[in-house]
Amino acid sequence: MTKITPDPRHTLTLRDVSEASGVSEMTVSRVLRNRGDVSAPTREKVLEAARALGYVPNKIAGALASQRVNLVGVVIPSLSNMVFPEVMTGISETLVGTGLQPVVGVTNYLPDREESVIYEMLSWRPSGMIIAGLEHSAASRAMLARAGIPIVEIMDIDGDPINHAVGISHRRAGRQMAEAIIAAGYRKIAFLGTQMPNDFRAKKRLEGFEEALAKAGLSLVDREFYSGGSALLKGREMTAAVLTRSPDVDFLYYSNDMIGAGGLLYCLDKGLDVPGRIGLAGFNGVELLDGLPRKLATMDACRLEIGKKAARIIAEAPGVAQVEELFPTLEPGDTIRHA
Amino acid sequence: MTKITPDPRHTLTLRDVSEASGVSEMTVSRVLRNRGDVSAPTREKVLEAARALGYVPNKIAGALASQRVNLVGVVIPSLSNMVFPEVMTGISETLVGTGLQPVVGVTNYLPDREESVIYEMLSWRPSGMIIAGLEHSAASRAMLARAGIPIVEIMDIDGDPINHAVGISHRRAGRQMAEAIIAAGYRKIAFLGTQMPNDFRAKKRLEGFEEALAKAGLSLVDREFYSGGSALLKGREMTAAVLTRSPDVDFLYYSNDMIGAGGLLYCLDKGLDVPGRIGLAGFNGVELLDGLPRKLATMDACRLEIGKKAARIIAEAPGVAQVEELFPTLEPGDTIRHA
DNA sequence: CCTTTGGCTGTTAGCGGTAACATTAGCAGA
DNA sequence: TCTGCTAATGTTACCGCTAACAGCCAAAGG
Repeated sequence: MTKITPDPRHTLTLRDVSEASGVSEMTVSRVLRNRGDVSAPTREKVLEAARALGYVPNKIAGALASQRVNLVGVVIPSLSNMVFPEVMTGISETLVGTGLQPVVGVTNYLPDREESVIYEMLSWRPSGMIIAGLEHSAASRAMLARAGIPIVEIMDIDGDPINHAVGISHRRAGRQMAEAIIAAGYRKIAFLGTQMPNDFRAKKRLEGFEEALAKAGLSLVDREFYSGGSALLKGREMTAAVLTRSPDVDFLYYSNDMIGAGGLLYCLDKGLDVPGRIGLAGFNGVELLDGLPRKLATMDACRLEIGKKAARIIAEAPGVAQVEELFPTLEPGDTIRHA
Repeated sequence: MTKITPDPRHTLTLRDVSEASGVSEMTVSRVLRNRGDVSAPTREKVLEAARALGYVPNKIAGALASQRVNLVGVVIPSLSNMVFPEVMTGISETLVGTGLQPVVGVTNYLPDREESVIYEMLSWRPSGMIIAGLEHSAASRAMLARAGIPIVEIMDIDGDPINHAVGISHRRAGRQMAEAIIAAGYRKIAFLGTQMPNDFRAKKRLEGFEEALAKAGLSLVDREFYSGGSALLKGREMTAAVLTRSPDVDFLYYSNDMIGAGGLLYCLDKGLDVPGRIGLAGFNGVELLDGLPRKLATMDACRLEIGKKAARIIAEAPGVAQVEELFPTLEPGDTIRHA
């Protein structure tokens, strides 16, 4: 038996529940958080009152009082390229059950935006931060470093982490792909990628790639960049441009699977012999590729695993900084000829 | 000239900045929020001290004191299907400059999960909520209804909104597509879609679709469902299954573009005459389609616009509930023959 | 019978800010 | 010179909750 709902305009507080159930606010608080000893009958009474009133606790007040916030900030550059959603999945899966909750911020690859997203998030005093990449503005690094919470930089490990890091070496990934391509006998190799000065990971892959080419006495015969628009379509267009400009290329290395898929569709349309006359490879290992007429060569970026490990680090809050390197596997698919 | 950084382990408060700059906490607060009159020299002194210390305000305390939270909760079923990222884009774009910030929660089409995401979000007392769909558990509806903040249900308008709604009529969308297909002369029509009991919008499209078929004296000759996995690949497999089982179908209506794209690739692989022998259509208008060898017929879901309008409603917090219906346009592409 | 113990509940004092009001100083106009 | 105003700053009282500690009472032990 609880009071009738009072003024429905007034937002409920612990006091309302406490009055409705005839115990102190503290006891209500204890019941709702399952903390401390409360007798079964009291607990029931309180829960019933809370339910009847439709009470939703105010975490703002709770967080301020307890100095604990069950939030984990996740800062990523984009949601639309299939890679970060999977990282998020890994994070969420691991966080479920820890009482922690991810909060996402998107930077669109803009350092300024990243800085303000970080600032905004830190101002909510989260329990930890997961942030893509190792390159941040000095101010961003400083904020993160002195926030006094675990910081996990993900995706990349080629650089100097603030605290923890989980990712792969993009430099090495580029190198490995180049080696595989060269081993397969391709020699006239072109690169097709995004025109994003702040996609450091793509840049590192390209660096590693060129490094390995150089070691074999080769260099890129052509390169093409794009920005914005439908990646699949851009892949087609860029491929057309390269093939027109450099008709003798025999391999196209794409900075991501989506444009690679567009390129593959284009080559097939044109009736080119893939992988005989020309080979292709992308990067990421997005599941989209499974549905293509031919399986594009790629390298998975360990996205799910990265998300899981990063979340685990936050949840366990280890004292010492740790760097976890994951090793992507090369999936040759059907677009690199067998050596 | 400001004091040297004090104990770096101690998290900074207004008091630290106030001491460092020799003014009261209140003045610091005013400076940092750009509110009230503060003389230029004082402002400078404070900003300098705050910067030097690396002070990040505690929004938890601020929110509690001011009873204002600049957060907008956004509850969506999934991030991985290309549709919600675009809605998010619309929301973010509109919110930038209003001082409001979106916070995303993902439900994976699970009502229980939705309920807990809503509860969790409301406990942070956001300024508004944007939530996909009109179907929610009774508890969810109750929580939202009595939260005392603007609630905008998006994507769909076929139902009974809690408060505001912005979206399209999926029933009508299904109907329109069916009418176009029938008008083009197709008669043996099959449906291919997701096996998600909680994807109410896909369900409504199918209902509208069948309704229009019935009006023309037709009914689906086959249907096929899937769940999980690569949508593109599933589209292929389902299409293969349907074509094997019902060799005489002349149209395939897919519940989303991704499986439609898979189906299209399959048909082209098999050398089927599209759209002569067989027509295809999807739903959403994802930009991915632009890169396909042939343009799949589809209907855009007005995703960007929905995001923008929803955000605008929250930002302007109108007194009266409003329902905004948007009207998707049918894009016949190259996979419906011209009547 | 009186203490001790431990289970249960209440009281007090903030958490770090901000609204609202109070105060001060400086200056124009009477 | 004094009043009245305004601009700039300070003071006070919370916001809604929880940590820490303080009571209280029944059962257990001596």
